Amino acid sequence: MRADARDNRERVLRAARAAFAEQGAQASLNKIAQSAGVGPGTLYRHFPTLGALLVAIIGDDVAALCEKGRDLLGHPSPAEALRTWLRAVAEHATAMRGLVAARMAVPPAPDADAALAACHERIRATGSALLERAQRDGGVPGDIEIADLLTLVNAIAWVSEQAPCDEYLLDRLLALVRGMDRSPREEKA
Amino acid sequence: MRADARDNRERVLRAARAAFAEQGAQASLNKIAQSAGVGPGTLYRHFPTLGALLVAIIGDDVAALCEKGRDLLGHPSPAEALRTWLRAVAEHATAMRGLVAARMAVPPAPDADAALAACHERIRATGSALLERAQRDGGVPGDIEIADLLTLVNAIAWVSEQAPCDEYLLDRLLALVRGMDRSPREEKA
DNA sequence: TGTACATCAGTGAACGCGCGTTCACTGATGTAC
DNA sequence: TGTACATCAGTGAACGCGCGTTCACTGATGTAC
Repeated sequence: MRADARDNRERVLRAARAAFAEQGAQASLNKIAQSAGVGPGTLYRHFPTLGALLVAIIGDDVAALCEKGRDLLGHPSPAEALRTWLRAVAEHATAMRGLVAARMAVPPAPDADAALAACHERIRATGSALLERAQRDGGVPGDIEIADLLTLVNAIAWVSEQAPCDEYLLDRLLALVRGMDRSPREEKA
Repeated sequence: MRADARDNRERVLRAARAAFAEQGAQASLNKIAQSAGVGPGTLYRHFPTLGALLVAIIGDDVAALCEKGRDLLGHPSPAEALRTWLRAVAEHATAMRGLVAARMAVPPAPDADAALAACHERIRATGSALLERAQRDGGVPGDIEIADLLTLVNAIAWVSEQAPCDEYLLDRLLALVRGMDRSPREEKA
């Protein structure tokens, strides 16, 4: 890829991040291009659809979350590790006015963007490892499935964005999830 | 109100219900007016804003939910009564592509529509009675607050709409909420 | 009951707006010699 | 190293679209006598 092309691509991504963070799905592609200092045609050359732009943004965050998840597999308390990681997932999902949560909440349709599906699968695999470890340890109920748990965490992230002035809402709602509160076993300890 | 005016108002409401059910927030007011068989001006005369239209639609459902809640106060199992009512709330909130969930999920801002705030308060009061009864009975943990519980139920309703093909998702997610699963006390019984 | 009239709801063409998207043209880049 | 040139990225005015909204006019309704 030509050097100026890569430059422009990255300036578009930065501008898009800022625009989505501020306005969510209402952000206009023309304005993103303008604030990146490129013409709309340039934006389209790099990202033919809104989805492609979003997935490019999400991709980096997903990599970071997966790395964090791998690190947490070494945490002494498996249940605590799972909680910490899911909270990080939730925080990431609130980053863009619920836009990320909406894309990542449920498994993508079969005809959806392959890159989005890959993001989803990487998160699922990381979460699965953390959940199974916590379940083997007994700190989290065994009937919980990772896909549902992630969907619920994204739902909570989305709704937290609806009331941005209540900064503790996210944590209070996470604590309402089975296995995410301090479990009985730990309370006794 | 003039007879023809009331007629038109109700036809607009019916058309809006159908349009929101099908397309959610993307529904166009012009098209709603058209499918109701009135001019756009007529729609605006009755409902100056999209919010006014939505609240008029929601209002009837809220009344029905509150009545159902009152009935459930006589249910022999307080915890079961709460679960049943919250499921009804969730089902109502999924009715219009997450549009209702988005409006009802969090307490309205102080400067919001008074009618919307009234809907919110009526739901909160009904839920509060059911929750407190279940907590006194011991079937539901005492640290749960009705506002958070309703917010969470709306979040779950919203996310269920994102995957309309998974018809059991709503129930699986509700079962992940503390106090919404069959509680330990009941399992022993 | 019949009629005249004031009131107010309904009409719908038209407006301005901002959006996503295109495409003929320009110009920068990197390569081959 | 220097230069000529093919490639391909960038430009941005312009397009069509559908939206929310308005408003001068029409006409139905219900009332007062």
